[in-house]
Amino acid sequence: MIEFKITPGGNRPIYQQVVDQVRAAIVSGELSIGDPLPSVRGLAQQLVVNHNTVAKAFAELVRDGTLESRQGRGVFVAKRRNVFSASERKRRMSQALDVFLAEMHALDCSADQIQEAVASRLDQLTGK
Amino acid sequence: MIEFKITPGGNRPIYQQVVDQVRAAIVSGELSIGDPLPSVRGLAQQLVVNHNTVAKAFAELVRDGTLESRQGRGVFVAKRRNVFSASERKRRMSQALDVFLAEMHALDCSADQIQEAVASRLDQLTGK
Amino acid sequence: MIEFKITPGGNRPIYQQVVDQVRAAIVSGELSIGDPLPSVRGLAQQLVVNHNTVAKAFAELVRDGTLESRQGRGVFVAKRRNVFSASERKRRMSQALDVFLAEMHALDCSADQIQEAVASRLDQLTGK
Amino acid sequence: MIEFKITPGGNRPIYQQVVDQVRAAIVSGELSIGDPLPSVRGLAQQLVVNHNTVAKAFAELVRDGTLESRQGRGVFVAKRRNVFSASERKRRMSQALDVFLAEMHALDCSADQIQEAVASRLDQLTGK
DNA sequence: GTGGTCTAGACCACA
DNA sequence: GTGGTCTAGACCACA
Repeated sequence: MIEFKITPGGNRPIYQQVVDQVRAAIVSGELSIGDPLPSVRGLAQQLVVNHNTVAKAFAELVRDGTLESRQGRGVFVAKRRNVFSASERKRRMSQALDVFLAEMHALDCSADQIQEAVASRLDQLTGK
Repeated sequence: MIEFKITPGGNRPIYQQVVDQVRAAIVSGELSIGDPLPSVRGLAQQLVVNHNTVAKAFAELVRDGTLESRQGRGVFVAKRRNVFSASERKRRMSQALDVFLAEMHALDCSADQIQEAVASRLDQLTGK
Repeated sequence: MIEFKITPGGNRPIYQQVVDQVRAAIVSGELSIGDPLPSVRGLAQQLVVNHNTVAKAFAELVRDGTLESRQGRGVFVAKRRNVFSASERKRRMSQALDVFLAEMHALDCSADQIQEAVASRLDQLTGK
Repeated sequence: MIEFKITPGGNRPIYQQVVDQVRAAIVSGELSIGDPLPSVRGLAQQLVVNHNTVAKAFAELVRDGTLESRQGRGVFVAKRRNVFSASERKRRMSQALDVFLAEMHALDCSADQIQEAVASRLDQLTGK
């Protein structure tokens, strides 16, 4: 079962943190197609957040095709399907990359430091 | 002169998009230390946004040490200086990293694809 | 609850006066870590200023690490942390000092009077 | 003759920096009653600023009674006279003090550090 | 209910 | 001409 961890003080909205973690868990293989997610109310209780917040996170993931909700049974990891056209995906990747690199540069990170930081964070996520 | 471009419908606030683009222009070398930025009102008119929105973006960049405002003269690219403590810098790096990875995950990128994308974009920038 | 008071005609901007008073309330112990601040719109109404003005003050305090904003819940006094580098801290200290001394000089205070005033106010605060 | 020094990049308006320095020079004894100031145009040229800026600084000091302008002869340090009532002066001193202490506290300065900083800056000014 | 963003438009300070 | 502040008011995101 995924371990969710929430930082309420941070800038990132709580529901977004949940979304992020579900996606990261899928990328890392911690969650596979067909796996069940914790119940909205159970997870809300565990994280000590409003259950609307968890519901919103799951709704977003259902909407974008990452999860699927089976009536009365719960929420599950859905089969992969492409949401964006190849060119749209490329455009979004490129934009995310530029914003990220500009921010890291503003924080005075060298190219090496940036690659190192990405690699180590990815290892942390997938190696878990 | 930098070419600014805004996507008003996006989920990234307009003023943030301006911040991103100023930083990106500095990374790419399009803007160098001492260079003037377009006037707040001029840029606002060009982007068809309110001048306050541009002012907010510039103010944020002044605060984080990227730009400096000279009274009655305009806004300029500041000399690089370290504004943040090591711990704050780490905090911001980690935040930028998490947002970036979440975005890439949402676009179905594997860890390898992410690292490859970062590396290739960095090569492109430093090789320029 | 803190009592805010604004002088709209003064040469110090309203939002700065709010910033000053939040900081002063923290120095005096009137506000402690974790305490909630009055709501942006509530405080704006009480001070008879626009809510944007209060929001701007709070945003500045969030940026410098004094406050933290929790999405949908309100604004709170943050845990103390070092946001600025040693050099930036020195810069800001020196700036604050110069403004203060200029103001005291304008009020015809001698060096002795200034030091005496600082010492006595500090005693008052720490002895409290 | 006073040595003026201007920091154009700083937040403090240039004309204010001139005002500050004249006042500091008077407090430190570097300038005494009846002493002449440099000519507006000469000083402007030396500082590489617009002469309106210097004129504005001198005008403010004349207005508040610090300097006096003698037609066709130049600007001189005026005899001391009280501009504010005692209670008004006290109120302004107290407010400047509170703003200063709150800022220094926000920068994580202890009472000792604050007193030390004030003392050393005053020594620097008067000991010159 | 809470803060965040944005607009249109005014007025001010500075050079 | 340049940026900075402020208002009135709208609309959105989050919990």
